[in-house]
Amino acid sequence: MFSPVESRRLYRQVADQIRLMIASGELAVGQRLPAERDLAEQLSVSRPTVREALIVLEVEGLVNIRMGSGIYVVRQHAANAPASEREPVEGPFELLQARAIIECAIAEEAAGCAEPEGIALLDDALTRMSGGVNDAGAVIAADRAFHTGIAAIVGNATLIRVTGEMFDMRMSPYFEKLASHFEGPMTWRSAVDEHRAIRDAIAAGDAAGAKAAMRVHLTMSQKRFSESFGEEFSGEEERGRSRRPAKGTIKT
Amino acid sequence: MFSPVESRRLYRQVADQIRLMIASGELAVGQRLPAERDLAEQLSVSRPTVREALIVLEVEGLVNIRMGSGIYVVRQHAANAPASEREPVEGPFELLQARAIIECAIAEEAAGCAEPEGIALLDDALTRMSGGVNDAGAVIAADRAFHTGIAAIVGNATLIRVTGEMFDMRMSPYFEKLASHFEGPMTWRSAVDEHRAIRDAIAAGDAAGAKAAMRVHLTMSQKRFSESFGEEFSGEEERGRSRRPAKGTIKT
DNA sequence: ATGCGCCAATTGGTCAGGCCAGTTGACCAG
DNA sequence: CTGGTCAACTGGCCTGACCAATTGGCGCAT
Repeated sequence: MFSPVESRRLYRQVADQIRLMIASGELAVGQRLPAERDLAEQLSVSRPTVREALIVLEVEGLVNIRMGSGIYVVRQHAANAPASEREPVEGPFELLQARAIIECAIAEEAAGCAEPEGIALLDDALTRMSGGVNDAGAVIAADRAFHTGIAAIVGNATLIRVTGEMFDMRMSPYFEKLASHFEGPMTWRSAVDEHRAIRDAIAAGDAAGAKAAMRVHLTMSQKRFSESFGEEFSGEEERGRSRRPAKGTIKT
Repeated sequence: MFSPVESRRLYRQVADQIRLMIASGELAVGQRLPAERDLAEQLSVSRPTVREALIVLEVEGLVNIRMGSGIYVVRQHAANAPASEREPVEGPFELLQARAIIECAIAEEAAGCAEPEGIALLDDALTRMSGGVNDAGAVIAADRAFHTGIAAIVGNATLIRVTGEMFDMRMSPYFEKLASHFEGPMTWRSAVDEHRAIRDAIAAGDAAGAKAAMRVHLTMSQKRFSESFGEEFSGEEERGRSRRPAKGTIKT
């Protein structure tokens, strides 16, 4: 295999270099970068090239360009890379563990401020989920609605967003492949039952119960997944990552 | 009313226009765009401006620029908004509430699996934070390291990422302006003390204590913020900008 | 001494024109 | 028909310049 002579365009190299300096902290958050003209000189490139690189960083949300003032570092980390090439993402087990910890806390909180309208939201998601066990798309959408719905009960947009984002990570290419094997009408029926238990606990204002029910749900979900995972990849270590899958045991 | 004067930077206007043509299907997927020189002429702007606009679209993954060949439409829809334009609708208070719920749970979990190396991570962040109370950038970096460090103790990459992302949201332009007013050596010293309480509880394996300490920390942080928030907006409308005041009232 | 307004240095925004290098397709020799 | 060559086209990058917004300091008036 011959490698396709990578001759990266200059402005990308410059962007990478600056991005690295920001990530490493060499350019602190809030700090002003040297002027475009100075950057061009220091990097031995022309100003247009520097500008193009800076525009890339601006689009990525790393820097803030203010006319007449300067260029400022906004944050260190690209919260979302081009999404297409997003981090080698975390493994499915890590994700489920994280969801267990976070969503248990949210369910607990939601039980403390449940109102009829919020419960109605969950009920709607439940009926949609149990009603369409043969339509994978519909079930997943309803599943998502249920989980974000719990966050909605708390009435906090950030929680809703975070919950949704974590749910959506199951759509990562790697995750997706396996999902088709372990997701089926049977597992979904179990999931609906577990959802209903969560809903009932929240409706009853039972914080501890809601937390426990959510933990059961995500633990079971993890178990269902790991079973088909074992079949699929018996023996192989999860993506060759050094991270021990054992860490995935929930101890909350 | 005077016309909006359209002061947006040119390359952004050009990018928007081309993006629109792609979205509307006027430029089909796979089709080649006119040459940069032609685009410049048709849009009555210079070629560098067209180039900058095209680089924006390339970073967004809408087009593929091939040297010597041309520019091709890759897909119609921007899968994810460019982060900079990402709805920041959530208010600072909502963010702090969400962090309280989530990070309390993480701290609780961390207390259950604390190991010397993890504690060392927190200690390092603490010393860096207390050591540089006069360097805003250093303190914020250390602050971030402390919070993500707790997630690191649990050993879950997803938790680390989520914690970091929530922390970084304080860098939103709206949040930032106020931060400079309520953040100072004094408030930071308080924050360090609260951090230390969290660290001690985790080191002692006291789950309930860690949870409580984290709650205290984020509640106090919210309080400090809300005080200066009141001062700042007591009457003056910041620079005549039509900023919406805090949308999120906290209901914890 | 203090507060206000003006001005100039600095910095990003845009333009014009030019040269180089890679791509592509037509054309021609074998 | 096959292969190679070449010229037109296209993006990549540079130089140098001017415009516009910002900002900090200087000087004037109070």
